Amino acid sequence: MKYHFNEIEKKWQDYWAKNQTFKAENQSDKPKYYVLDMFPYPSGAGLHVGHPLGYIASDIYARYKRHKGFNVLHPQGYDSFGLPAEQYAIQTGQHPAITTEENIKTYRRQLDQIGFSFDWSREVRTSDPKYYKWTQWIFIKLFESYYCKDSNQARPISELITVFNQEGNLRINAACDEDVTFFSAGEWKVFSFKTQQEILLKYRLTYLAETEVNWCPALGTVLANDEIVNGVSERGGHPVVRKKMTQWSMRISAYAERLLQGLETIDWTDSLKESQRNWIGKSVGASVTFKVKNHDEVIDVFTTRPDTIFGASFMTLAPEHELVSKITTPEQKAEVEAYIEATAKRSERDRMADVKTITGAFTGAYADHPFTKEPIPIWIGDYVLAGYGTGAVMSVPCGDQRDFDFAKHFNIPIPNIFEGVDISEEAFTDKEKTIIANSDFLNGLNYKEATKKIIEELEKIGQGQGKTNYRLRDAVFSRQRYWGEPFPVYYVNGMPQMIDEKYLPITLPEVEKYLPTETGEPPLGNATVWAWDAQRHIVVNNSDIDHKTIFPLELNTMPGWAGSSQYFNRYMDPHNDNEIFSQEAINYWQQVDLYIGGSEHATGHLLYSRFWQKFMFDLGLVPHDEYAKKLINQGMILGTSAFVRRIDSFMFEKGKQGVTDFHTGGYNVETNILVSNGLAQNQTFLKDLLIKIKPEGEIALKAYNKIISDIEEYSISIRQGIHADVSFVNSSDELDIETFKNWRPEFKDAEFICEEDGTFKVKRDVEKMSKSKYNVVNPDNICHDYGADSLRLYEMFLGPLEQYKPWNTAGITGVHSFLKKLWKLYFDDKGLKVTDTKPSSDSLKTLHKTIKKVEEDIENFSFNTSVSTFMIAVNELTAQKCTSKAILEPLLILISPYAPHIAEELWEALGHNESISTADFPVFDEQYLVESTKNYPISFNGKMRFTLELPLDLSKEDIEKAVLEYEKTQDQLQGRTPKKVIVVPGKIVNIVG
RNA sequence: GCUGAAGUGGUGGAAUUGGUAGACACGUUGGACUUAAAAUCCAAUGGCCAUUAUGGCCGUGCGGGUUCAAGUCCCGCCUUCAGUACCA
Repeated sequence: MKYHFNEIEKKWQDYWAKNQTFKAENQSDKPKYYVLDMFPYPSGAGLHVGHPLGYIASDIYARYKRHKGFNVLHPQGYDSFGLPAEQYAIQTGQHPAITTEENIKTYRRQLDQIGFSFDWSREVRTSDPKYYKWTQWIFIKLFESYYCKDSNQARPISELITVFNQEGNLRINAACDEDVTFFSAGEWKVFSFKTQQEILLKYRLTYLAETEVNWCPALGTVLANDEIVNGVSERGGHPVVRKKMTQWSMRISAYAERLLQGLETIDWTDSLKESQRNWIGKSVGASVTFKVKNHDEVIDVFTTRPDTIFGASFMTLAPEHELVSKITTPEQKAEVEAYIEATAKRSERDRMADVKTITGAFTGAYADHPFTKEPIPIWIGDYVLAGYGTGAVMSVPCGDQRDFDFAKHFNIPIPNIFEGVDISEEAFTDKEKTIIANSDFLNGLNYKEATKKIIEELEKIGQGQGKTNYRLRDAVFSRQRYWGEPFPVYYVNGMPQMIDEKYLPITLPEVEKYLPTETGEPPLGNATVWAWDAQRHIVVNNSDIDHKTIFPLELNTMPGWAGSSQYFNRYMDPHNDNEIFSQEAINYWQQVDLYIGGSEHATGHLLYSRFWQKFMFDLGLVPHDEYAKKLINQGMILGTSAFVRRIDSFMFEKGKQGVTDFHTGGYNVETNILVSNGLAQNQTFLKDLLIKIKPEGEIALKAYNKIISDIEEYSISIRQGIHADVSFVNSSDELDIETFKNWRPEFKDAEFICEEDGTFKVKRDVEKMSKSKYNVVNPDNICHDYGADSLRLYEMFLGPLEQYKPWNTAGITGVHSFLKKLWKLYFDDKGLKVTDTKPSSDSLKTLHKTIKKVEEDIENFSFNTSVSTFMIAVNELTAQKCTSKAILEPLLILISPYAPHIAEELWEALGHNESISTADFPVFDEQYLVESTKNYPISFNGKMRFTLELPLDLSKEDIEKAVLEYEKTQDQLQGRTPKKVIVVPGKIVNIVG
């Protein structure tokens, strides 16, 4: 019998589906274990071989835990709201729901063929109204809560209202907007309803506020900070500008400290925790109030070095700071305004790219130093960011390099307040070595003492206090998109009202067009049925709006991370229409035991979901305020792109770095000449070509003339080239020119310059796997050619799980032939070979060695090495001609998490009626590994000289004696007399000469 | 700049607490089988030297150190990758 993997895999996938083999129950005598994957966004491109890496790892672990006697929850679903489906809808008019449904079908087929042990009965989709009902529900709960800093938790907003009625907000210690002003109970009571609502919004955990947001004109929507990379949008790379807009926000900043503290309690990777710590950006220091001379205004600053306050020789405000226009003197007005205008023109990106140039302007105003009462000039400068702290700093040039550079540039005095330190060249920033001088009552104190003292003094005069600042900003929660969760919100007199949770979900309305309206409203502005009847509690036609009983509904939708912030809990009870999940379910499953997913979500999903979990914990809905005990980041599988080198530019370089005649440059040429990669690296060839091709344009011609006059001195290169589909290239990097021409007709008449042997070679490079780079390897093909078990084994074999690694299909033959060898251990031409014969001690040793190693490997998530262990085991058992069922049966259980299909098939062949997944993991027994004698490697002065086989039960003294005896007879010590024999029982014997 | 991870054959990568470095696989070379190819099987494969076998020397980014013994521990560098960045 032969190993027909395609038939076998189909058979068992059908069997698992039909018998619901992996359905998890919410109660069991067994201990529970929850293995979670980050659910995928179902894109139109389908899966490539990189996607399932994490799913294979989690599947191995889930299957292993089942063998180990756990009741395992291993669900899967889809993060099915998102921009690509919407953009496709804009182009084609196809409803995103239809596209999404189709994509999900493809994903499901592709996932199924890899043989995952998901419990599909618990599938969730974020775009399903039955699911997003609960996303909306949490939103309402957030709206109805504020953050109490005294009890350090979210509390109902009704408690806040009670206090306002009793005593106003003077003593309230809650997370709120900075512009909240104090009021008494009496004042509160006479406020209009609208004013009261406006005040409450400043406390709610989700609130509507006019904030400066990141607006992306190309995408037509706002973006959260984590959706922006290097000043452009993460998706599409479009420019982002700052804009003031009224938006929903989440008061995640209230949870900053708990999000930071919680990291200590969870087993996530250090690098990921570090990313989150940086993102939260806690800094401890003080806020100091400076009075502006001849004005009523004050400037608050935040500093981490209040101890250096006597070194403050100027202040710097961000150009956007609101006080700038108020305090600028008439003489300085022109200069300041010109500067503000100049900085406003610079985009975020320019500002980031150019951090060296020092710019600024003097406002003409002065502040009072709180202690010396000296006048301190107030400057503006764009090195101070409006978005961090208060947008103002006290500048201490001797203690901060940026202040130092600024002071040097504008000739501002740099007083030295450090003892025994030279600050003529650069600022002194070492806190630990700081001894304060020239600072009145701080003289002689170190950093810690001085900080403590100065804060006390600041508090005495009422001009400052200790303060902790966080970089973490509140997260903007509105998106001007169609394909997302609608808000359960309608507006009365412009004030947001929540729809009662009884009437959820508020489902997404149909629209004609998925683009924003002509007046710039979000796409939901196109909906005709999108108004709230507050009496009948239904969504009705917009034209009925009367602002008395029928009101407009919110037009924004929620961002992508809304749906993914609570899905892990919903899996516990996914079909519950009455509650987000039952207490019974959450108390049984508790939290995720193992979460596997990519590290790219470090400051997005993985932070927001922790925030929601903490909020739900405060509401008493969940038993833990961290939802995932352990998290592993799988690395990415990269593709190997193929580049056809085209002559489209010449880059040239002369001399070496550090040498004065270093000269480098380049210019573009428009040609349709494609050259084989070997030639593209051949200097003689490139130089000949360069001489032949004269560029157009004055500057390029100048460069051309310069280098041909001295061409031998230059090294020439050309750009990477254009992507070719990797399927047009064979294993020796040779391009099939005809196929390539048919694929890209613009190269039909191109000149292809081949190598001497007539071949045309491409350049290879490792990149992220992507459709646009034509380097995608489709798992469908791999499953067809080698089978899902080969794919699973190979993805694990490729290298450590966390690591980034390139895919190379060629290597898959190794694991594939392992499976064939495994099959041959059970079957030959005549049929089943397995018998009930007594196993040999060699085979028992092989088996138990394998059990031990595989168990350790899985527990440590080093799946790559256990694949090697299997290969060794099968090779050894084949060599031992092992046919014993007592060996071959447990072996299958070991392999089953990795290669479940072949394991099921062979398990059935051994006469089992039940799925192998119900079998217990074999128990390791040390007795089979114990030997009667052991080889003691013996080293002499550290060098291994010989080995001595001795019985195991010898004492240390016996071994020493034996070694000395042996040494006498063998003359291994080359005539020297040993001084000392070192014996480490069971390990190694050393002889010191 | 800061933070984190890493550096081992032609390649992906193994190596428990410091204990015979290079497991396993790919690739390459040679051989068997075959009309041939595929498939399969066998052998060799870190470098250098030696060979009649046994052998010898060097080798885990670089330079030191600790140790009977270092890929592993310590000190000082270099390089690469990732994240982050005028954060006061």
